[in-house]
Amino acid sequence: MTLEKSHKHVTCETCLSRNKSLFSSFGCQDVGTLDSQKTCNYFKKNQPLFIEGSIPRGVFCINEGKVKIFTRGNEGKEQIIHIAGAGEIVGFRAMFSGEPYSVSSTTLEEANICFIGKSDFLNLVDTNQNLRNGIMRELSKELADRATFITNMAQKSVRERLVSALLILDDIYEDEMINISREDLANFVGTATETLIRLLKDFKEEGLIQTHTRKIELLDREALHRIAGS
Amino acid sequence: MTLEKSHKHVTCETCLSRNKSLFSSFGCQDVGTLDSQKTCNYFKKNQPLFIEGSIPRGVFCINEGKVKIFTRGNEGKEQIIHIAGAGEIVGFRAMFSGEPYSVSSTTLEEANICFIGKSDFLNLVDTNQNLRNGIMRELSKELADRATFITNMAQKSVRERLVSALLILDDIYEDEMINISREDLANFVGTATETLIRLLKDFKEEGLIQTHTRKIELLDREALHRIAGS
DNA sequence: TTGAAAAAATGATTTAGGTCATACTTGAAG
DNA sequence: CTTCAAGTATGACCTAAATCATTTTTTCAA
Repeated sequence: MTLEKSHKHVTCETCLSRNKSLFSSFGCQDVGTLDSQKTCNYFKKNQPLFIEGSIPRGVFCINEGKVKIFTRGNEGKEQIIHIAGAGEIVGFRAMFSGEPYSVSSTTLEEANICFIGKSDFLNLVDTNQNLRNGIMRELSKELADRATFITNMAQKSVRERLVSALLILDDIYEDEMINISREDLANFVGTATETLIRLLKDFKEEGLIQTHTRKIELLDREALHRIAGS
Repeated sequence: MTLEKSHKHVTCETCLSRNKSLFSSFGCQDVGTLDSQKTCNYFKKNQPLFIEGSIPRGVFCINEGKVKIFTRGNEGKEQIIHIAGAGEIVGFRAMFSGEPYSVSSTTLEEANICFIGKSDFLNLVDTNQNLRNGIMRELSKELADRATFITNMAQKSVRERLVSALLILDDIYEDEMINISREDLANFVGTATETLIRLLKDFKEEGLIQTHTRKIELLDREALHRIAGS
């Protein structure tokens, strides 16, 4: 669980996370370029990568750990839009919009994250058609995801949304158990923390999940999928 | 209001809508190519451009009229994600995702809409860097818009969301009055039609808006902006 | 012009889920 | 170990907004 010092310096050539990323199609040469341009940083839990309104300077490539992407509503309340894990590249939308960040990003746990400067990244995009197509595909898919997100917020009950969220997180946390604060989970589902806790209790009583202090274990994925309905 | 027959054949060279579109940066030559590749079609009110789940064959460029972009929730209820007007190019996200349409699109009024086939469009994107950058910028901005949309759905009251929606529509309808069915408006705001109608009544009584049968006229934009809060 | 269907409007009732108040756990720092 | 703050949990209460039922208005085709 605890990241060792050795994790602080990854080389792209051997980075397992890279295989799952937009850089997976890179040839030897591009990987070399990438490796020489990136810097690698250790992040503590709850440390910001970037903040809404600030000027984008590059992209972040997650080697290990999870980060949340969120906006703040008028009263400053967080709405989590996405939770990113190893292999995801975070913050590349802002490279193209020509505007300040429209969202913020913060680590959910300690993490090891590489950084690639804006001009280096845009250079790669300009010269590498594979990467470019991958990015456009990614942007488009994410747009579709967010349309579904909006529809879920508008039409599903909190109970259904929580189930959807748990199933999404189950994918993101892969073999580990879901490990996220109740408050963050509530801000992802779009509900009050109290309501969320009550629903988790219901789910426990219904034998759908089990909790180990803050960690959540899904017991009956079949039933959960049925409840989520989509 | 009624589209004349002459509208059925537009040439890109003289198309006023093109100036507001992603094609605005095109030089003479590209405009010529575009013009020879596009076909121009008249659409009746409530006629679909494309439907969720079907295979994308090209993009639609709105010359005149408004269209809605929407998804359907589990019970088949529409959630309108976006309303597009003259100059907007609709359906280009699906050109890059390699997947079927994730949303549907239908005209809200009679419309004149040009069509550009997938391969022609992708060719333009590959060869024209301006267009490509414009598209990436557009995709990124839309992603930001949807993050805000999600946050609004999660945190704002129906009243606030309706005000936001009216202000958005006010921009889209430019000099005309907002002209959309109560049901569509409700599906955009993400509420029940009855609730929407009651709120419009409140707004009328508060002197914020005025209705002319189905058309909505904004009287006090200042106050409306204050209510929307963002 | 008229008649039927669609859309808009209003009323009555219910409830999901938010808010506020309070208590209990847990884990990190001394 | 203790301590204390942050996080988690539970209870009581309230209201925004959904739902269902009905009426009125508008639209548009015959």
